[in-house]
Amino acid sequence: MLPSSTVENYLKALYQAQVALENDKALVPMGQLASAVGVAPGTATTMIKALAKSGLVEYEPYLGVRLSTAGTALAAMVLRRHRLIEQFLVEIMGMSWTEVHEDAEKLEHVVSDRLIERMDAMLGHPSVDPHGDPIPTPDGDMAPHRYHSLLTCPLHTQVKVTRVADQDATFLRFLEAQRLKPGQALEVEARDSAADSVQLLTEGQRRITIGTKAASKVLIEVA
Amino acid sequence: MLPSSTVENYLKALYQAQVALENDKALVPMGQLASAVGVAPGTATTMIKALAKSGLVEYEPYLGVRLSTAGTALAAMVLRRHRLIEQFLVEIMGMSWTEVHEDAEKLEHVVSDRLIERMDAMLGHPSVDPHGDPIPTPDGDMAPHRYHSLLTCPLHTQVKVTRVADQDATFLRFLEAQRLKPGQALEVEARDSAADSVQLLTEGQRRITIGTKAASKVLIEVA
DNA sequence: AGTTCCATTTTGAGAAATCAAAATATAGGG
DNA sequence: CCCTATATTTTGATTTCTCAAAATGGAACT
Ligand SMILES: [Mn+2]
Ligand SMILES: [Mn+2]
Ligand SMILES: [Mn+2]
Ligand SMILES: [Mn+2]
Repeated sequence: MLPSSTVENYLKALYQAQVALENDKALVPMGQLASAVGVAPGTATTMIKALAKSGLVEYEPYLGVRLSTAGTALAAMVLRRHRLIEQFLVEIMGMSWTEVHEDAEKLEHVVSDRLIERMDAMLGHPSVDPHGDPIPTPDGDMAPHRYHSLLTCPLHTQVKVTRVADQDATFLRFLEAQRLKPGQALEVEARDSAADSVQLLTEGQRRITIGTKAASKVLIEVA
Repeated sequence: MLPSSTVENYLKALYQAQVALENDKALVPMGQLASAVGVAPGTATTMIKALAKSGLVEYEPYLGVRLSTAGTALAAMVLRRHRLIEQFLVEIMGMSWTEVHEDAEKLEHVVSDRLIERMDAMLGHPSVDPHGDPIPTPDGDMAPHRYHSLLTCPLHTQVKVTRVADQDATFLRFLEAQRLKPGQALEVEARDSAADSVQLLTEGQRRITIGTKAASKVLIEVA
């Protein structure tokens, strides 16, 4: 039985929640899963019970759910497809990194292995997508990077944007306009917890201030 | 309401059946539609009654069904996507014309307008796909070509393969091996109705014999 | 007109995915 | 230990799509 798009979406959401939880054995609460997938809580419960029966997840009533080995492998392939497609759309098709997510969200469920490996080859086997998200390898491994964000990195130090943890097109366009897309260099000048803000000095000596919520979504590495 | 993949498949099958019938007002029998879509006859009846209610087809019980103006426009867009995708997979992705149909069959339901128009531009607005099938324009027009086949064309005359009316990968690979893919030149040497066969002289002076059923699926134009 | 054949429609049922709202469990605070 | 807030599960229903098999319509042939 090959998984439906719906099943693939549940597995992918679970995979991403588990990566965020950082703990391999941790359970993802049903409410969080439901809102990640965009369904009512009861819908998620029903679906997860079915996935547990087919061995893709381990379900502990009232506690939460985690991927099985089989489920993890499947989810990694969905994520691999999603991110390779995004990279393809930007690099080969010339689309903007701010708008490829929605297309990839659909295409990830229908591209054949043949086609996805063709894309991978054309792109030279990239390790990250246009948002800096790591691309799982064909055997499902994914580099478990440990990032700083503009909220946690040292002040007055040259850093480089390497990843953006939000797919919202409006937010991505904002970052692009402010010279904050992956690859660009900058320094954090100051943080003001009362004002809930972070002051930056971007490439080209432009000084800007953004909120801490936004700052936490811009992941960086020290140069 | 945007149409589901299922609805798109029914409309596309109907469109292609009507093009084959050559008559704009003709009705496609339910049995033929059902087998084109690959469902049981009763399933097609149920679906068509729903499509009639939403105005996409005109249904005459016991006689058959035809596309409405709205249905025709929608079907033409599905076919446009299918054929542009096939051309893209061959020209840009370097895949074989013998294997792109299955991928296109899935992708045609999920590619965005943005993406399909990007493909169209990259390909230089092609008028036919890798099998010689005409690509409807963005406003739904499709050149209504009148073809000869290897079964109906004059003998001892230089002709050129322009279109293949079958998507079966095995058949397409056969044509490729025999130098009978679109663009290649040849002559029909003789036809033998008793033997149910057609004798050809292909490019490079190779002499081969094929059955009439196969010959009728190779469409040509006189050079 | 009667019979037979084939295509089509109807019927009854089921799988997959969903929701709203009611019921229940768990965890914390008093 | 009770009560309450919150998360989760259960229930009952709906939508979309499908099938097998029974019923029916239409055409054609004696
Ligand atoms: Mn994405
Ligand atoms: Mn991404
Ligand atoms: Mn095709
Ligand atoms: Mn084609």
